Amino acid sequence: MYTYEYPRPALSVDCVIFGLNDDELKVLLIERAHDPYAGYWAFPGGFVDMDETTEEAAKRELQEETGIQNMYMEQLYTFSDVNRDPRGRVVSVAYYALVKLSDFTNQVHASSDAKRAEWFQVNHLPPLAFDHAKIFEVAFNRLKGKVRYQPIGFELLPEKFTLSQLQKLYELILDKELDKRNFRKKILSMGLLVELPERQKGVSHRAAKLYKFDKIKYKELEAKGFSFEL
Amino acid sequence: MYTYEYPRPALSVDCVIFGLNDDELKVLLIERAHDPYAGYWAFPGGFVDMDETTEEAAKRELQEETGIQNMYMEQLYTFSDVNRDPRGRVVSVAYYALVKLSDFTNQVHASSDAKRAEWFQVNHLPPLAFDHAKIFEVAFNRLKGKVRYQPIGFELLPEKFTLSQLQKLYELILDKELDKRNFRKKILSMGLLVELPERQKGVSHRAAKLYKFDKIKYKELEAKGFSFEL
DNA sequence: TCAAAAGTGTTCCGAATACACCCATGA
DNA sequence: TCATGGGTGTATTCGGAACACTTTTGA
Repeated sequence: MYTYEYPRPALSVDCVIFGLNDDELKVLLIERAHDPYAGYWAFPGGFVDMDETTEEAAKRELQEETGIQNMYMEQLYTFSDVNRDPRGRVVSVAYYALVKLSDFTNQVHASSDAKRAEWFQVNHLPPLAFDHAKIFEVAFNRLKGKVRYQPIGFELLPEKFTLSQLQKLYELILDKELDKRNFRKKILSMGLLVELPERQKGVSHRAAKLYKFDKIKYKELEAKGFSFEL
Repeated sequence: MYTYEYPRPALSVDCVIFGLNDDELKVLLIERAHDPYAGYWAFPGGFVDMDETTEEAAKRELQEETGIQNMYMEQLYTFSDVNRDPRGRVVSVAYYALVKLSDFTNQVHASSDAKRAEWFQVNHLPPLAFDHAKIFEVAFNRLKGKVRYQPIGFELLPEKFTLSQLQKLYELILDKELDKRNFRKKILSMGLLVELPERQKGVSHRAAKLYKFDKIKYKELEAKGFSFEL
C-alpha cells in the first residue's frame, strides 16, 4: 500500500497502433474480457510504473500485449476528463505508433492474458471502451496532418516497396486520389528514394521497380533545412 | 492521507505563456523562493486536483499565480522523465498559452504567494528550474510551427492592430524578415482582416490603418476546407 | 524640412496541375 | 490475346519572390 498527503489520479498510457494491410489502413484493438466495458474493444495500454517514462510504459505494454517491438512511436495527447474511467480518476497519456504490418504474421497473437487482439480497418471500428473513440479521432487526425510534412508514411510500408504502394498509402491516409505522374515526379525529385536492383515478383502484370527510403539522406537534408512536403 | 494499492506519480501542470511587448516576444516566469531550485525561475504551474482536467488545472494555476484569464491555451506535451523533479516522481502536462499583453499592466503582479513574476524575452531567459528549459524549447518550436498554418498569432496582438505590427510579430516568431508588399498582399488576400474606420494615433509619421481579425469568417472558411497558411 | 514608417504593382520564375498512351507480364 | 498495373513528358496555370518609390505625419 502506498499513501500520499494529497490524492493522486492514476496514470496510464494507451497506444493507437496503425498498420497497413494490402489496401487497408488498420488499427490494433484488444477485446476487453471484464467490466467495465466487457466485450468492448480498446487500445492496448496500462498503468505507468514508477521507474519508467510514459513512453517506456507505452512500449512495454505494447510488447507485453502484442509482441510488437521497435516501431515508430510518438506522443499524441493526454486525456484527463474526470469521468473518463468509471473505476476512478485515471489520466491517460496516449501514443500513436506506426508498424510495418508485413513484419508480423497477419494475426498478432495476444499475449499471456488470453486477451483477443485484432486489426480493424480504420473506418469500420467496433464500439470502443472509455473515451477511446475520441482518442482514435485525435490520432487519425494527427496522422493525416503529419504524413504530409514528415516522411513517416514509410514506417507503414515494408523495407522495399513500389511507387504504387507508396501512392496508395498516401491516398488512403489523405483520403483523396493523387495523379500518378505528378506523384512520382515529386517524390523522386526529393532524392530520398533509392532504386533497388530488384523488381516485384509473381505479379500478373509488368513487375514494378522496388525502392527503399533513404533515412540517412533524409537526416542530412533535414539538418540543412530541407523540408519534406507532399 | 490517501492510500493506493500501487504507487502513483504525482501529476502537475506547467504553463508556458507567451506575450508580445512592443517588439519583443516574451514568456512569463516565476522566481522560486524555496528549494529545490531556490532562486531559479520556472513556468507557473502546480498539482492537478481530483475534480479538474489538466487544462482546468492549468487555467486555475495561471489565474491564481498571475491573475491572467481567458487566454488562448493548448496542450503542449507531457513530460515524464523519472528524475525530472528531485522531490520525487512528478509527471507534468505542459500547456502553452498566448496572451494579449496589452490587456495587462506591464508587470503581472504575482499573487498571494509573494512570488515574483516577470516577463522575459524569449532569447534571454535566466536559468530555469527542473526540465523547464526543455519545456520551453518544445513550446517555442510548437509556436513556430503552428503560427504558420493556424491564425493564432492574433492572440498575441491587441484587438486592433496595424499590418506592420502583424508582420513584425511573424518576423519575431519565425525569426526571418518578410517582404512588406508580399506579406500584405497575402494576408489581405485571405479576406480574414477587417479594415477599421480608424487609424493609429500619436505617431510621428503617417498613421497606419487599423485592422481586426475576423474570427467568425475564419471559422466559416475553415469549415469549407480553407486552410490558413503563411 | 527632415525623419520615419505607411502604402502601393509589376515582372519573373518555379512548382503544381492536368492530361493519354505504350509497355511488360502472367494467366 | 487479354487483363492488369507499370512507366513516361509536356503545356498551362498559379502562386511565391524580388524589387523602389511616393505619401503622410509629427517633431
